[in-house]
Amino acid sequence: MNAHGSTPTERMPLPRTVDAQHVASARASMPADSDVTDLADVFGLLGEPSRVRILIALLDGRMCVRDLAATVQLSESAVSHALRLLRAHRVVEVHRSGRIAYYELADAHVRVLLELGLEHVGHTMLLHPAPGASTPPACAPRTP
Amino acid sequence: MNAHGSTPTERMPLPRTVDAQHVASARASMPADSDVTDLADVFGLLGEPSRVRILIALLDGRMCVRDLAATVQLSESAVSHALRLLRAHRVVEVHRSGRIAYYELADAHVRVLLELGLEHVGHTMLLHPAPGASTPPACAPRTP
DNA sequence: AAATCGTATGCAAGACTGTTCATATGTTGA
DNA sequence: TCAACATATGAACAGTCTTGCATACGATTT
Repeated sequence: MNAHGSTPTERMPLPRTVDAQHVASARASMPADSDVTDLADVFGLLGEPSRVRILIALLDGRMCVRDLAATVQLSESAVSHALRLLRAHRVVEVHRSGRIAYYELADAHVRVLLELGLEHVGHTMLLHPAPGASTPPACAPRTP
Repeated sequence: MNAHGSTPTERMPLPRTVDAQHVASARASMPADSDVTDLADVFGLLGEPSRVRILIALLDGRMCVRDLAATVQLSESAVSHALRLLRAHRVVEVHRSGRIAYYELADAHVRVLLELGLEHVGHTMLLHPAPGASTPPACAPRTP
C-alpha cells in the first residue's frame, strides 16, 4: 500500500531508492495488476515447446486435434489440454464439423509474436507466410 | 520416423491422421527442437507477472536492482533472481558503475513483444515510447 | 582496516504446470 | 440401438519454477 508516503511526521523506515524520481515515474506508468497478469498469461502460453509447436503447425492453416497430435508428436489428450488453454485465452478458436474439431489461430498477433520471437532468438525466419495474409515474401525454405 | 509409411505389405498399425498430407507438410516445416525450445524459453521469460513488471519498468530506461525492487514491489533478492534469468537469455544487460548495477533492455525486440502482447490482450498501448527510439508518439498518459 | 552498502547466490519450500491414465460426451455408421 | 470414433475432461503424479532466508562478494566510505 504505502511506501514513499506523505506523512513527514513519521520517519520513513526505508527511503530505500537510489533514483526516487525514476522509481516514482516508473511506478506511475506501471499497468494495472490485471493487465500485467493478462499479458503474462498470453506470453506464458507461448512459453512452452508443445504449445509453440501446436501454434507453428497452425500457421499452415487449420487442423484437427488428431492431426495436430501427429504433427507435434504428442498424445491427443495432451494436445486437447493444450488447446483448451489456448482457446481460453482466445489464441486459437474451434470450428466443429461433425465429430472432428478444427482449430485455427484466432488473430494475427500470434503470428507476429512467433516471428518476432524467432527473430530475437537469432533464427532468421523459418516460418511460412500467413495463408493469404499481409506478410511480405521474406522467407526462404529451410535447408535440411 | 515412420508414420503414413510406404510398405503396403505390413499393415500400418496407425494411419491415425485425417489429412495425412497436411500433417506431412506441417511436420516438414516444423523448426528444429532447439529452435522451438529457444523460442519457448524467450516467451517463458515474459510469461510471469514479476518479470513482465521488471521489463515494463525498464522501458523507461535503465535502472538499478534496488530501484527495480521498489518499482515492482518485490524483494531485491527476487528481483536479482529474475534479472539473472533475463540476463542469461540476453533479454537484459548489465552495466556496473561502482557498487550498483544498472540493468537495461538488451534489444528492441522485447519492447515490440510487450507492445504486441498488450495489444492482443486488448489494452491499447499503455506503454511509453522508447527513450529516443523510433516509436511514433501514440501513447497517452494513464488516467488513475 | 572496519563497517556499510548494493548485489549475487545456494538452498529449501511452496506453488504451479504439463503429461498420462481413465472416463465421459457427442457424433457417425452398421 | 449398438459399436466405433473424435474429442473433452478429471484426477494424480512429476517436474519445474519463484520466492524468502541466510550468506557471500566486491566496492565505497569513515
